[in-house]
Amino acid sequence: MYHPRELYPSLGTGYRLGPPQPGGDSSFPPVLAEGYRYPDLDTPKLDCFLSGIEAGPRTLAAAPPLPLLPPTLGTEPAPPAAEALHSLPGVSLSLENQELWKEFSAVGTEMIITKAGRRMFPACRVSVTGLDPEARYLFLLDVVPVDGARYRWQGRRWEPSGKAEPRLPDRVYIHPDSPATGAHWMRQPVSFHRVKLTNSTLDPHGHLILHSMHKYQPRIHLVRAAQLCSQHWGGVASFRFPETTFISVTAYQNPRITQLKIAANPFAKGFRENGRNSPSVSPDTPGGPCDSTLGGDMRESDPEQASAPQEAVPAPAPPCGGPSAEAYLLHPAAFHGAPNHLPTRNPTFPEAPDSGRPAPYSAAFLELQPGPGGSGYPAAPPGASFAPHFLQGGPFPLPYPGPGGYLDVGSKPMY
DNA sequence: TCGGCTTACACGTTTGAAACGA
DNA sequence: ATCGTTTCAAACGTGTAAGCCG
Repeated sequence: MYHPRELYPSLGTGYRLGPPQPGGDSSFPPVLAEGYRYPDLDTPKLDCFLSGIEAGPRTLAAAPPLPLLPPTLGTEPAPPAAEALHSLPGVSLSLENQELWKEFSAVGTEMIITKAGRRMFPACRVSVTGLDPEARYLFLLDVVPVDGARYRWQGRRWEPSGKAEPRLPDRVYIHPDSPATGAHWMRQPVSFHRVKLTNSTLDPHGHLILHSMHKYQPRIHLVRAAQLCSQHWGGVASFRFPETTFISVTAYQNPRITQLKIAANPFAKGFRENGRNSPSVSPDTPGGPCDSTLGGDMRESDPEQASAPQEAVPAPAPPCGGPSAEAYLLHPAAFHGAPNHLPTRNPTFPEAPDSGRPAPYSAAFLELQPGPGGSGYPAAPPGASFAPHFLQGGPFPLPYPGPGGYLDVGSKPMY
């Protein structure tokens, strides 16, 4: 395999690896966790990202303003930055196929990663509520390491077997319907079944790059912004669902996972016996949800037409101030920092196992404030000249991927 | 020798264009 | 001429198994 330090020599040894999350995995040995900390990296390396921080909005050609990060990993998160951003109060997300995820999670979810890219199954399919029907939002998905361990299948279960590989450049999958109005996103479930995972660090397609035999956690981000390249936004919210944690593999290790995949994935029907070998598993067919398949790939090359086709008249850009959506697209991790920033359950939605509906998560983990001005920022430039799929991180100005594409958010993870 | 990765393969699903009829 | 339905082939997504590699 390629070694990231050889592929990205400019990074040196500066890959910041996330520490084990408190309570995230009790099987992770504290010894490994301690050894996982880079002595020279006890404080986040922010200079490369935050050198250009300003309170006011910036143009596309300038470094985006970013909020402050927690001072030290593994400690209590810092209170929300005073110069912070909008939040998305009242917005909640629920995992539509939570039962399927739980079936896999109970066994120990594994996701195949290949050089060419492999889809996730189950896919993340969520319902969102609480959005402004008129405002426009971006839906993003990324995958972050859960801990600092490499895992090995020991015949009956997964066990840590050493330190993790250095973390690879973050990439973000942009839902192909982005940007679309709140009404569009709330109309039907939002599916990320087109996300592909790869183990190729030289992947040219922009798929999400993972190490094999590592544990990962998908995250879904909502950004209120009129356009992908909007230089201002109205807030951000991120969500993760514990049951979606998985271990990346190049070949299934646990035969029970193989059985579950075959039983639940329609593409694997050919491996079922008598056409059905596990009726207990609810299929996770991609049809129906709000999804790129509704508009086809043709829209990937034309971001102007990428907005929800159902919207006859695109909603006007909401008046919003503060940091840019662009900044979030570039450095989503920077807006969340430590795992403690991830959402907590909304107390107004107590778990109701008998309801059959997944319990929503609150978006209130980011308590942000409106930026100065609130509106009146210059209109964002037209979203022309989009790269069809992904791009490498680099100095501004940057091209932007089209909807359904991926964004390489830089080579230096924030945590 | 062994664990992990790549590749070719067969099978099924998805997708979109073409054909057809009302 | 338009619209809706059906058909069909190509593209795509699966897991498997064999072989390769370090």
